[in-house]
Amino acid sequence: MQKTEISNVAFRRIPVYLNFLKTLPPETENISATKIAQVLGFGEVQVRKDLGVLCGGGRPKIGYSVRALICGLEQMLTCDCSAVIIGAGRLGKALLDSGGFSDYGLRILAAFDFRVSVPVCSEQQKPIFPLSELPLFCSRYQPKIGIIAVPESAAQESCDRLAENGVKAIWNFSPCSLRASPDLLIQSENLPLSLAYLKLKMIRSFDN
Amino acid sequence: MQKTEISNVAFRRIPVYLNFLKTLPPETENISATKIAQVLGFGEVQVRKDLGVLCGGGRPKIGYSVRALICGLEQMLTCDCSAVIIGAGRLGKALLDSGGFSDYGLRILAAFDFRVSVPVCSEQQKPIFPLSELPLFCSRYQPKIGIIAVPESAAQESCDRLAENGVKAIWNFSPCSLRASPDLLIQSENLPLSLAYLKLKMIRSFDN
DNA sequence: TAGATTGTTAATCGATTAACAATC
DNA sequence: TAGATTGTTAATCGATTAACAATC
Repeated sequence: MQKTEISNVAFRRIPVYLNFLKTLPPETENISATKIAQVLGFGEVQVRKDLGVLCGGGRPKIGYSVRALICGLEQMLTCDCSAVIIGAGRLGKALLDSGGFSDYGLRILAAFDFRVSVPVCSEQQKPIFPLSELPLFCSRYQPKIGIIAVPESAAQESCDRLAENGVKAIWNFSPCSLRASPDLLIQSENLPLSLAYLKLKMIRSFDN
Repeated sequence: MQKTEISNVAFRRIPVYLNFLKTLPPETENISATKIAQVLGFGEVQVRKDLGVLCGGGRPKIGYSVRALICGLEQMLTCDCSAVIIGAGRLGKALLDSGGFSDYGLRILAAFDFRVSVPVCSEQQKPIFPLSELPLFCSRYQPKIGIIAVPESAAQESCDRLAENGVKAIWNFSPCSLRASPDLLIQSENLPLSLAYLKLKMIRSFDN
């Protein structure tokens, strides 16, 4: 049980483990990696490695404490953090109103859009502000994550604004690379490109 | 120039190359991997490998034909393919009306939703049908890709329906694993989880 | 020929898997 | 003790990088 870094691939297995653990009858105190691997179709050793890194070790002949596993895995996901969105188009609004983020401790506080001149509300009663109110809002609520959901032409400027206002990480839905200081974390989602990759794999599978 | 398989990571570099190539003055006939690597901040050898696999080789002392590169790269992205969406909630509608897919030869034909009882139109005048019309629509238009944008509880059933109606690949936005025949390609996007990973990386970077 | 540029072969690195040793 | 289960060490595999050989 040495490493403390969690890789992206291992991180993405966390919800799968959690899902399964929560289906166990509540009186189940312990569970073996062997069993988990069997049910989820993972390798046994991989499960042990993951669980070791993610929530500490188990005991030979007994297995892992279900309670400790659930607790440890949830801790990786649910620490609290606030975010704001730049761009209240269709995607921006969909993200703003999505219920899916709160499970992971993510609070999306508001969206900002230069086309809005007075504050308005989304369907789920979340605020959408004029872009000009970003500095004041950020100085008050200190969001750490900025989400870019604007057309490509406005992406770089949105990124600069967010960085100026103290955001530490950017989640970018614009299909372009952003230039920024190296201590600003940037993660891009190019959704159309992801679908294009699926299409390519599909076409490949026809050829075989 | 041997391999023909393109990895996911290499595939994601394609738009970056294309973007840069298109900024070149139109009279530029050739460009060296050295130059491309310099501008994009990639490794020189990586650029040569990518370009070799993706669009064929270059000529020593001359470089790669810009025209051939653009042509080859675009071919990887733009072959035509149709898709349908199950679920016309906020995310489903955002995907349906997004202009970003057409660049990659992806036509999203329609969405289907069990809450709709007669066909209606989205903001961008794309059709949204009752779910019951899926079989007829699929037999007529033969979409090859199905996009799942429904709550978790309806995801598995949506997947089954799509498979029954001849879809070959699934793009799943529901945060759950889908069970399906092994020849159905499945690619999942768990957006909240992606944001949670960014949050985790951010917290880690504070600790250092 | 000399030099710019390409492509290949070997080394590295991280994630996964296989074989094994340790523990209760 | 025997056996179930854990954790570790070595092997494999794919992507990237470094060193080098080939070409015009």
